[in-house]
Amino acid sequence: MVAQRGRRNGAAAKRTRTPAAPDADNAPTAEMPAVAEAAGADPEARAKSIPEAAVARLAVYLRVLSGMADQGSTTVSSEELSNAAGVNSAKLRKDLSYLGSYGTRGVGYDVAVLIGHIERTLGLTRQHKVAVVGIGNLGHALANYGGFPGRGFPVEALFDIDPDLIGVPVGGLPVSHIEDIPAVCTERQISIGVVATPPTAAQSVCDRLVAGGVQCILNFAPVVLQVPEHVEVRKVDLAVELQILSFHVARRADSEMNGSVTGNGVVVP
Amino acid sequence: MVAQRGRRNGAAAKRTRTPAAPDADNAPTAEMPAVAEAAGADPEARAKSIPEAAVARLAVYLRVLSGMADQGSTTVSSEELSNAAGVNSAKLRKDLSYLGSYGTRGVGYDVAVLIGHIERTLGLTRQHKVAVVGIGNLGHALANYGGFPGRGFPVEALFDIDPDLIGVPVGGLPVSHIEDIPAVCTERQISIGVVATPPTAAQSVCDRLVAGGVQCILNFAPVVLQVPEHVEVRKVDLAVELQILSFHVARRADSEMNGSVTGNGVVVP
DNA sequence: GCCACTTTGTGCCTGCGTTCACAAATGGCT
DNA sequence: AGCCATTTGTGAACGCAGGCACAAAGTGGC
Repeated sequence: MVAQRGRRNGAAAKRTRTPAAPDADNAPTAEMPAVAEAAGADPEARAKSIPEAAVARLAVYLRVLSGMADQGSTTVSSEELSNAAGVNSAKLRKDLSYLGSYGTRGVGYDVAVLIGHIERTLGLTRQHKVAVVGIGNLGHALANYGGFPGRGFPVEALFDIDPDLIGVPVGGLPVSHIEDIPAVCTERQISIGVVATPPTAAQSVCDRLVAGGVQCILNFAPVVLQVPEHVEVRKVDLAVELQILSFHVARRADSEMNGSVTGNGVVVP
Repeated sequence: MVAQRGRRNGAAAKRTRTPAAPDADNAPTAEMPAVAEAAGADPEARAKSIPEAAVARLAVYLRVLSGMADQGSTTVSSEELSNAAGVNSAKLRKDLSYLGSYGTRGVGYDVAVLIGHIERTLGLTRQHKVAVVGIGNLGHALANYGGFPGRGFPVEALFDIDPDLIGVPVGGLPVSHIEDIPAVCTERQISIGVVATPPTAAQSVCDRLVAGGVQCILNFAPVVLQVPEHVEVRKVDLAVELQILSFHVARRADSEMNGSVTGNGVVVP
């Protein structure tokens, strides 16, 4: 969705810093014959070759599996799981095969075991401290999310530029000034920065997060952030999402010029 | 990413309703030789063949272009625009070519003209009324977004299940009860529904939106929504985004087992 | 009016991701 | 113990999307 791309920088460009990319474009750019390596037994090395699209789905599988575990299921077949996750069963099996063969033929997958493997692969066994920058409507919502979606992503720092907000606790955590981002992030070992500022401030905030040693950035601001190569950026852009939907509405409306009724926004002939 | 897919339903499944998919999977499934058709002059027909990935980028180009227009630029080259949007210039030209040949060789693109064409293609010339369901932290933020990101997406209905919220104005609009979704959506000609409820409520809310004639759904709840075929779903999932980032952090940490310093969360040897 | 330069538009090639379909493996039943 | 039903894991084919590189087209200078 949250889809994005680009690692290798294009032709000529002054800045070498690279942008964020929507969906695919996975890691195995070079450095090793992905498949051959994946055939090895080392699960760590295997991780490198997992396509990003598959990683995104693994996260979904994980959630579905957690739900199933809560309901007492102990095993699932690829068919069940794929249905619940909304994907093709073959794709699901291939995705799972990236992390090794942890299923039992004729039976299915052990829910608990699978959860464990996915969590390990996604790096969810460690905690990833999160900082939220920009305590506006969205930032507020994020800060209050509490514990943050699921497990392992504690929000441990908040920043804003508004003097009236500095020191005010939001969701139990006091807001610090944007100036202090590098220091605070370094000190608290923040690894993920969430940018929820207005577009104009985003790049400078991003630079400070990078200076603070943050490794990944989740960007809600409608700008393409420029970051050094070792920093990963994911972008969530509401406007883009809406516009994509808009496109589909328009497309549909066009092909139904005959005034047939499929929903609101009908073409009245 | 943020990605979603799936139209054609898998093998055997009780419910025929299909899920949402993360990124690609574009329209030209069959029914016509895409390229040949695109060569035609009809801009409406052309729209069908635009790959979804390109649509997402068009939205980005549009924003960049708007910024340029505000700064007084009248023309841009594909090189400039692609840099600003963080993509390859060839890709940009190809994307733009989906909407026709509106550039001038040797010069570039006329900013205003291009904006116009992209807006038309994305269906931004009509207004798309939006309803937000679930006025919690996130829903609140969305409702207050005011005018909603950019142009053309007025929020015209709010829903929640909490009796204390019903009737209370949020962002200038009173909250209605979830029960009334179908009636209100039909009446106000809502075309886009935003689901910002807890996961458990999401599917039932979704069903009501569909009953209300909503054509597209933007889903923030961590569930795979089941919808009839004519409804388009896009999913924005914070947990998934974070987990993808987590994966990258972990991957990086693994490949730097030597304790080299690239950021926080360093491996202390 | 011609030439050289710039920039678009696109045909072609490459590579990744998705899907199909089947062989291998396992459990249960007789 | 052997057979059948079931389900995984994956080799191979397909198709879309990305990127290169060039021909076409238009501009500005001489």
